[in-house]
Amino acid sequence: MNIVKSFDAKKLESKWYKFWMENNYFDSIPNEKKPYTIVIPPPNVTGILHMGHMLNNTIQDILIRKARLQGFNACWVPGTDHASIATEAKVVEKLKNEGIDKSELTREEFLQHAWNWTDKHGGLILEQLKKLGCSCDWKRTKFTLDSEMSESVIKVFIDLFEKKLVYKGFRMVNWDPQAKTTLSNEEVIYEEEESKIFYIKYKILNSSETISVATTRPETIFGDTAIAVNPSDERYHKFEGMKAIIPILNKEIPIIKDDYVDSEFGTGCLKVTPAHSENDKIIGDKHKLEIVDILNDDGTLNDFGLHYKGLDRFVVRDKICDELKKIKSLIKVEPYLTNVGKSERTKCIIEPKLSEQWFLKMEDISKPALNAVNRDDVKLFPKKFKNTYRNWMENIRDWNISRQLWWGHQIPVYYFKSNRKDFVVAENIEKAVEKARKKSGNNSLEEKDLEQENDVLDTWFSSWIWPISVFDGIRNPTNKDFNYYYPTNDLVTGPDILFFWVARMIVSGFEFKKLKPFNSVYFTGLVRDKQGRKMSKQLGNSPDAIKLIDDFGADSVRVGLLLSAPAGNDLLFDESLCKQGKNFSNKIWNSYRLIKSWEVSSSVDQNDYCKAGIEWFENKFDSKLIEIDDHFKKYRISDALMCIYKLVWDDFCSWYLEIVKPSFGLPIDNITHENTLLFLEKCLIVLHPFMPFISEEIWAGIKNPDDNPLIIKNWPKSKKIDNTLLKDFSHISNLVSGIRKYRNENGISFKDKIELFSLHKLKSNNKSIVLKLANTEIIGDISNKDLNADSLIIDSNEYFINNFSNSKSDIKKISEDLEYNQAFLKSVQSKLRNKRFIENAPKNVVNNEKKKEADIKIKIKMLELKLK
RNA sequence: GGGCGCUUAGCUCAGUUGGUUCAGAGCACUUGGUUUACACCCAAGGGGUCAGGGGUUCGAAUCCCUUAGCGCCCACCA
Repeated sequence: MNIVKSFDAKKLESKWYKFWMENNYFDSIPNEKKPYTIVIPPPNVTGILHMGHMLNNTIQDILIRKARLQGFNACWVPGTDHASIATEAKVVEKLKNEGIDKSELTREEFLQHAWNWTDKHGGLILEQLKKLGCSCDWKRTKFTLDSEMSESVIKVFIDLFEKKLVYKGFRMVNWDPQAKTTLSNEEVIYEEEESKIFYIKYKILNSSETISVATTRPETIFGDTAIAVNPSDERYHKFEGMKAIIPILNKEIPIIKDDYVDSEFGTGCLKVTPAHSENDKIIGDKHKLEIVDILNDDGTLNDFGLHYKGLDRFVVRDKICDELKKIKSLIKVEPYLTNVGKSERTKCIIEPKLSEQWFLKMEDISKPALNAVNRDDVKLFPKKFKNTYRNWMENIRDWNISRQLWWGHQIPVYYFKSNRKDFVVAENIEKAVEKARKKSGNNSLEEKDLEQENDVLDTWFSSWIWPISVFDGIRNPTNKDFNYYYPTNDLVTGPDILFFWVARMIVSGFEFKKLKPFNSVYFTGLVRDKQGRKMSKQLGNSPDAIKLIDDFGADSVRVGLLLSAPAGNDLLFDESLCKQGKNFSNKIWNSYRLIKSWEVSSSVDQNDYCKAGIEWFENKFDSKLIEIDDHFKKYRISDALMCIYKLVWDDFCSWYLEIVKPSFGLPIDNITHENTLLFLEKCLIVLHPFMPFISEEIWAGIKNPDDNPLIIKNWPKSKKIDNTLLKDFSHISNLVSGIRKYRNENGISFKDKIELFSLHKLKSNNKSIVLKLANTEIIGDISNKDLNADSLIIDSNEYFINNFSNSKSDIKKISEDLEYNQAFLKSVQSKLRNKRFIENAPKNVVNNEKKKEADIKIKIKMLELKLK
């Protein structure tokens, strides 16, 4: 044999990837064909490939490769995201390790460092996707900070500003003291934590009495501007109009009444700190309380913190506790379970903080997007996310789009230096000057008189227009690419960014293009480890994606990931799944080796069993193809793979090839050989989206060099299926299995030929299959059977085998069988005697029941005869 | 606190409008196998009161109610 014993993934995968690239098979330009488009969820530019990416991108590649085989103009646009907070955090840390503090740098200097970092690490992840086999149109690769992409973002901001949808607001926002930026609600994760609740005593002015409050944050007493009680709480009526004195600070604050306060909670008294709690802010506004912000941007206390100035909020919490104890203001400390909000990126505990931010009004512009999903114009898979989506969209809040970072799209707002309250919004400084001159009527204004807003836009503010901007649909709305590819077909992403990204893309699609950005969204699950834990760096339970590919081969990893990943379900990943994928590759490879090893002869006649096998597999393949197409239609990619897996392994290898395979050393006839190659080809085509490398390699081994490569072949079409033929074969295969079992149980070697007697008529072609696979001759004349012959019941048909065993031992089994069938008959008959069943059930169901009755009766008769 | 979903074999999951012998698949497991493509394999087999309870129906894994357990999203009380 001239074919190597196993598929050399390492060597052949890079060979074929190079081949596809060199021949531009991934490229797409608009033509007369129908487009099929996917835009990649852009990974962080400096990120590295992890299991989630692998799953996600494998699915996209499967969809895009299948579309390509189906004759669509398939276009998969790759790219990366600048990921402002994540990337900036990495750069800041890197600089810190080099002894450089961000605050020592100018914006320009910092950005230079960030770009250097991006140039050095950026795009690695795209190279890793190539190893996985992703067939992206690399010539279209985009980066959210590319100049054209940035222009689109700015244009969109200006457009929204002019529509009066963007506004500046002084609001309570989530502050990340580590990254020193605000976060959107979506970027804050709440975690339950063991914490403490402190009971603190406040003196009452001009009284010997005291009032106490319960708080989890004693360090914020410096920001207290009132103590509130519930108006109906009689315990505190006596303090009406009085003032309390903040311990340590000795500042007088009013005691006020507000319905918000829960008398049952703590002491029933609430310290009001408007600068550091959303609800306290609301109370503060209502009662026109003073706002005292005691924190610096980095989470340390400012001047209001007195001798704690400059210390971190958590350090102060401990220290102030001691001091309060000393001055006898601390009553008690109790353990307390509380939800702590943390930054998704930096894991730092977030701080509610009042600050000036840019917001986007969401209510009106999100309506078309809500409707689109409601009426299934945009379909979500699995369906359950429709509810989640609706829930969020119906309660949508304004989107805080500004971030106090440098890495990103600087907000195109230009303030007048003379009066910072006034500003213009423009695409660049030149246009800003123009606008500023017009606005102020002062024609001598120059660039130096303006100052651009420091903040950048939220990362998602650039990716929410991704499906439009990658085709340049913002800057050039009439361009050919945009009109051809948009709306895109499918989006494949994780449910964790349903709100961050998916929902907002749908909003932007309708807002800017009056068109949805995609037809369907496929949500993958989270990749977890075998114990169901999330994969994380800390746990170290995440396998190295690239190492997996090196160890098992990309095809095997792809199959391993997909084997158990129905849409929306978390995937419990284990390396053994890749092993299963590898075993499958090996199986396919060996079927190829077998077929290639055959000696073909034109002088050999085609055997009956070959004819029968070919006829059967033709039909079998087509029936499976219908199933596969159906699974794809429903985005049941794992089911489609499993269907192909069984088609190749069971139907093609275990049945078909075993039927047609010539005995050792004998040649195979021409017709059978040709048909077998044809079947292998068809299998390779349906395999290709899942296992592109091995399928292409085998394809090359069985086709002429001038044939087209597999990647651009045509997906097969199913013909009309002969169901009777399939049913007959299913009987034959059950018979073969039955005989094998009989051999097993009775210790009869395959070499000993069995004679089977039956009145049931089988086609001679099918008989020849039984002879080949079970070394069993079927004789249609029951008169030759022994009196003691064993019986084999297959699909209600009885077959007899002479003399091979002491059939006495089977009596117990036969009587058990009889009992079972008698009981079964009883239940069927009682159903048929039920008048309401006969009246109400559909005819076919009743008929079926009648047929069952007849079948069982025959069976019982046979069994009874045998017992006599 | 509000909303959504899940519970089927040892594990991971299918099971469409209630009805074809409907209780399935893959993996794992057990037994047998030196049948020259493959031991990364072949063949055969054993596994489930469909979470518990109640109801509707001629008929329920499937529809309704209820109990228990699990998960997710949103909001968040000092």
